[in-house]
Amino acid sequence: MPGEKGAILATLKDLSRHLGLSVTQISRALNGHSDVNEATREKVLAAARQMRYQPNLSARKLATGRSGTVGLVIPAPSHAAGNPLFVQMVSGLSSNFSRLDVRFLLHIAEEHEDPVDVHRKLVDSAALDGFVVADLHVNDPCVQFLQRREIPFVVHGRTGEVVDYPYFDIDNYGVAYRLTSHLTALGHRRIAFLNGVDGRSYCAARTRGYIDALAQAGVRFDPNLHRNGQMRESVGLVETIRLMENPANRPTAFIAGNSLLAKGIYDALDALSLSIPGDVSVVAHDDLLPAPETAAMHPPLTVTEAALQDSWEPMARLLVGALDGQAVDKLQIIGEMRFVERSSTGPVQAG
Amino acid sequence: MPGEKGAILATLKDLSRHLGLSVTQISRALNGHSDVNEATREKVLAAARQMRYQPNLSARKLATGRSGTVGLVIPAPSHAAGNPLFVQMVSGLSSNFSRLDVRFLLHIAEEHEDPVDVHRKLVDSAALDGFVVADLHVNDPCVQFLQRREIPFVVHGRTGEVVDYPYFDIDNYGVAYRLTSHLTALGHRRIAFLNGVDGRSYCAARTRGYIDALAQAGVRFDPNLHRNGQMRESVGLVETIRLMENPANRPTAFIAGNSLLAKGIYDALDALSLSIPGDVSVVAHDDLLPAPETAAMHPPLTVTEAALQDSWEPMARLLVGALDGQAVDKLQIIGEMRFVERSSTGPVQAG
DNA sequence: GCGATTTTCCGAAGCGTTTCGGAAATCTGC
DNA sequence: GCAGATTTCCGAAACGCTTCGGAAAATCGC
Repeated sequence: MPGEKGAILATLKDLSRHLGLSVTQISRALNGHSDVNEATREKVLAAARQMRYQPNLSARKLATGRSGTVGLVIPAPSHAAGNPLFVQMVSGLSSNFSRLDVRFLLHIAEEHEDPVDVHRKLVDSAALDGFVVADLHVNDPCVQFLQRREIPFVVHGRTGEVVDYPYFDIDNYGVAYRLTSHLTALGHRRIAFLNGVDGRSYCAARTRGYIDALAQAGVRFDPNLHRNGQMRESVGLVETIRLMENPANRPTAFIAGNSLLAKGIYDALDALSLSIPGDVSVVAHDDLLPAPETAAMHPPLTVTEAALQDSWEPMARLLVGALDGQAVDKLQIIGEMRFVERSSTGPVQAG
Repeated sequence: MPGEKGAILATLKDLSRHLGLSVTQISRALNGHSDVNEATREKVLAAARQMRYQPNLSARKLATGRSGTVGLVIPAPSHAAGNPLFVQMVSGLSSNFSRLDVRFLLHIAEEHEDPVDVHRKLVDSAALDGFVVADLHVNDPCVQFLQRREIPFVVHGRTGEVVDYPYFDIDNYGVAYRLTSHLTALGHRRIAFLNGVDGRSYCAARTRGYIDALAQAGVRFDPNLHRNGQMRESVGLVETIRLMENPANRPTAFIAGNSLLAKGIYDALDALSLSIPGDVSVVAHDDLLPAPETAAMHPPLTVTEAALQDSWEPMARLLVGALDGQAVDKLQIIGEMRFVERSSTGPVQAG
């Protein structure tokens, strides 16, 4: 490995000396400026490759104000449960950013740290150019802070139907509306909704979709049938048991916020010896997580589906768009959602 | 929030103007140098706090050569399985580094990328000061590269018994030796070992411990009884079935590389209607993962235990030690291991 | 072949920090 | 009060990069 250990990193000055050109011109050649001769540009590029030149990002940051690094701040508790979504998100974002030649920094905030302070420190120390914000709250303080400081960011989800920042989101309102009206069309009136974590914005949007679809069918919203919680199998199981305990007001159909909740509902109904869709209909939104596969459940589950997996590429793209100063309205994407009717839904039973 | 939006970040020059001191002196006051009056130091610190001064890390990097950021490079496939260890490691490292005021950068390498190139690019672009290396191979090329370039790093595990770089490791040789000799002492001669991933250094160390302990008891090593593979429940199950299929050479005892493998062994023996420890003894090394709990298994599992959880704090500490230029021999830690005898082991059956 | 463009190049300044060498101020002991 | 030691401070340079304004060289029209 000749030259590997001693020859530290080549700088512009080295290239300049080597080629007999000014540092300025080298810089402009490398960065694709227009006022440099094609012949010399190629010479420069060749030399840069040969000398393994890598621009010093700290120096560039100092000169331009941009570090080429973005970050994601996650509060410690959220992944404590070994959340599989966490892994998927982090690796999806990391690889998509590196494909765009942007470094990705993950910061796990301690329990006691204020997330806003963490963001502040990260930008003030000139470490990060922009942020990904996930697991959005209804009035998210981090979003408010980043907006106030005019720091580029992209969110996964959004805090309302119409907002003025870049985001990638699925139509959560539409998801809930679609699933609910599928059930009302089958005659269901008592439709339980095991939604997501209270206070999250996707959850609030889905609540609105659910209520509107019910109203459309002339059904009054019954708060007792709407439950919030972690989207885990165990939660689906427990809440289903609870809801079925009350004979007076038993739901005839369930909507699950995701496939894990649906799995719990299936388990609970099985334990109660209730058949799907004979006794109870079940629908869910499916993020297409590796497991469970909703098509392979018994019976196959009727779902709206939108691959969570597909959101990381747009997320990365949107953030670099924001860094490049593109207009916000070009940086808002609503992911596609498909309704897939399978055999977990049927007309409501008489009685 | 007055002054939040307009007043961008305060610099040393701002403080200098504000206090009527030179930039030099401010810098030295903040960094705890000796040649600054206590009274003025306090004035400086107060002003810095009040103006929310945050040092510009890029500028500092340029001046000192250190960025205050370390990284971990993970090849994409390793976590694809939703590996729970991955989550634990990343969050453990991230929070421990941030506690030491060091930023932690996670880089997920693409399938096609050479891990060495990734490391090279990261240091040459002046992004990172040092690295954590995990999931170590026997002759790890990343370790070799980092050593050649004299870049600080700390590894989780080690490539041999005696090495000249910082590491945190458990005594893998000792673990295997202890478990094996516990079984030989009970009279077992045909002891199967479901080890870890082939080519990993912990795996090789355990193989040596196993072989030496066998030799000590006068037992010849039988390659057929030694299996490598992912440490997953399903692997434990499959390999156990395979090993028990051959009536001529059935093992009377099993050693599992971790608790997940042990779980698979339990399941397989149960399916084969074999009792533990009546028919077969089982021992394992337990990293004290959240699940499964080896004490709660039926029967409770005899293990060597060492909490993986406890390795991230030392890892972080060791790497900053290496960054600070501490001597390598002060930066090598072997984690404590406890032998816990429970009821999954018994004397070998006659016949 | 001469002035006017156009193309290609360069010097110098600046980003925010640290550090080297030395200067100014304060404190000794007498 | 004065030489010398000590404490406290400062100016300037440097890290590697980008960019502004202008200079040099090539090209053009005629």
